[in-house]
Amino acid sequence: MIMYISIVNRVQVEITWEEVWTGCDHPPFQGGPGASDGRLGHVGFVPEDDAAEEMGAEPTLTCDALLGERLRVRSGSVGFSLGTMESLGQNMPAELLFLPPSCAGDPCPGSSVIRTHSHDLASLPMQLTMPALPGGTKEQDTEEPKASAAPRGSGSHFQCDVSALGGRCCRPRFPPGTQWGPGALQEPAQGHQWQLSLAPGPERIKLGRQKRKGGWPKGKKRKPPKDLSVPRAPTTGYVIFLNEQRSQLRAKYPDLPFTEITKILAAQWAQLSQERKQRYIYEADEDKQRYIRELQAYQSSEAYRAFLRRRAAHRALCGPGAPGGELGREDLDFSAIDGTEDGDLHCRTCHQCFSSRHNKREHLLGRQHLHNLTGEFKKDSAEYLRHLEPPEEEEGRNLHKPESEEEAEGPSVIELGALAPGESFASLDLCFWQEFIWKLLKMKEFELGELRSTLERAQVEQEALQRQLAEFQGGASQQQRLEVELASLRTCGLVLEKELENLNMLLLLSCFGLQMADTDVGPAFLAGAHLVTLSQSLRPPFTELLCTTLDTGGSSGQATNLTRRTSSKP
DNA sequence: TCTCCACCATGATTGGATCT
DNA sequence: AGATCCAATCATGGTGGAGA
Repeated sequence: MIMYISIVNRVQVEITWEEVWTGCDHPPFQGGPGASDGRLGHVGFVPEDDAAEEMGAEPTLTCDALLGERLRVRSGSVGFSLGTMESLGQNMPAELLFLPPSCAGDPCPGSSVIRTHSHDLASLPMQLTMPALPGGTKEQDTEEPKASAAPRGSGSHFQCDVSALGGRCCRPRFPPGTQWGPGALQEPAQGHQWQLSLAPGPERIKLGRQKRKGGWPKGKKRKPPKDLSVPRAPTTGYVIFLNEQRSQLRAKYPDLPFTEITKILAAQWAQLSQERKQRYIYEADEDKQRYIRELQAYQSSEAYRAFLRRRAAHRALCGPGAPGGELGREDLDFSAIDGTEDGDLHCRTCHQCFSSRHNKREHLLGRQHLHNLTGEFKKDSAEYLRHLEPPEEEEGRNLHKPESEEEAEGPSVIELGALAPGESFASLDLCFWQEFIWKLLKMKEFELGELRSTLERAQVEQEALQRQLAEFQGGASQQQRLEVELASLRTCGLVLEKELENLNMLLLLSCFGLQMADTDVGPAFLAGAHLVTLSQSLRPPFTELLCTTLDTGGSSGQATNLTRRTSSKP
């Protein structure tokens, strides 16, 4: 088995191990090679550097130099026996496990662990009392042992942390005021492990700051209602690692407090290589993709809209001071008000572009945007008033007399008129904003109604256009036929041109008085034969054109007549 | 107005403590 | 009785202040 000692910080050492203990059937620390009486076996350590090991060099590294490093500990090497301490090197770090007499095998309830660099058993701090640290806030400096390092009673994970390592210094770095009590380590009965007795009851060790009284802090407000259907936020790689390893560690050491397990796993995470971390990071990335998908679906769901309504109601009831009741930046759905979309860095109200979402968000909360927004609001209000006010209405008439329930819920002209804000918004309070947004919503509802009627009109227009399109598509088939015919005519025209060239050539030859030598069949006859063939595939206008061409070209009347006869056939 | 950096909240987990 | 906080840890993303 190879153990590893990890220096977590100046005051904390973790010992982990890999591989199964092959030297004996017992788990680590209970007995190893050289331990015949069941006591702690020989344990020592050498630096990771094999060269140093070969040279038999004693570790002389300082604590600072070892920070973040991992030391390999080999069983059977220079180490110590708990019973004799004879072979213990100077100031060797060690982890001592004390099992109660009834416990055999794995550490069980009642076991205690001392982690120390001290070699002198007599100096082991078995009991310590420490006054509460001033301040009572979260510990900031790892120079001092954390409150969680305090023993927590029987069966707890007792940590005795000493900062020095490597034989240089053995001075414990506990805060001033630390008092060391008498040791409570007792010689075990024959055949049993050493047992550590911790001071019981209220006298027990108090390390670090006073434990805060738990429970509900006075005056703390309840959180706003949460939307249960909201997708679970993505889990980080570290948390995935934590959850996975915690169950294993918990099964192995059921007595270990939750906070201790977390500390150990945090140290392991810090030591984890990038390759091994990659798996968890990949899982976290997948979870993030899942979250994005679910969030998009959620934000377009009715559940989300219902949640927004509930939250708005909660804020209206609790006011701005209530938790979640503040008109927080993150809570403002600017896209709804400003008509913007995610990733859109353009403010449509102010016609301005921004380089980041952050800057845009800041702008949306700024005075200029507010001014422009209210300007638009005034415009909208005026337009809305024009819509509401029938031309025949007399001035001074009660305009907001509701005719229907829906109308009664809508904003009145008087209200809207009074709502038009001044140039300065310094005196605006939340009531104004609530009213403002409510009116805005009402106006948007009105706009929505207008849009619906526009949509209906557009649908009617679309239907008419579709009819026209169908008619046009009917005419298209006729157009196709004509195009085919045109293509065939073009082909014929090309053939005709070719033949015409041939005829011209023949006529040219006849002009020079060339005659066929062995027969009386002359060029005119040959031209006639060509024309017969051609005219059979030509329509009347082209036939006429052909005849005319031949006549003007001085061809014989025989050929012309022949062509005319042929073409006159049905 | 924009960028940079420090700080804070949130997520997961259990069990005890305390408030509502 | 049920709800919530708190302890520990790290990664991540949002927020706020300072300065350019």
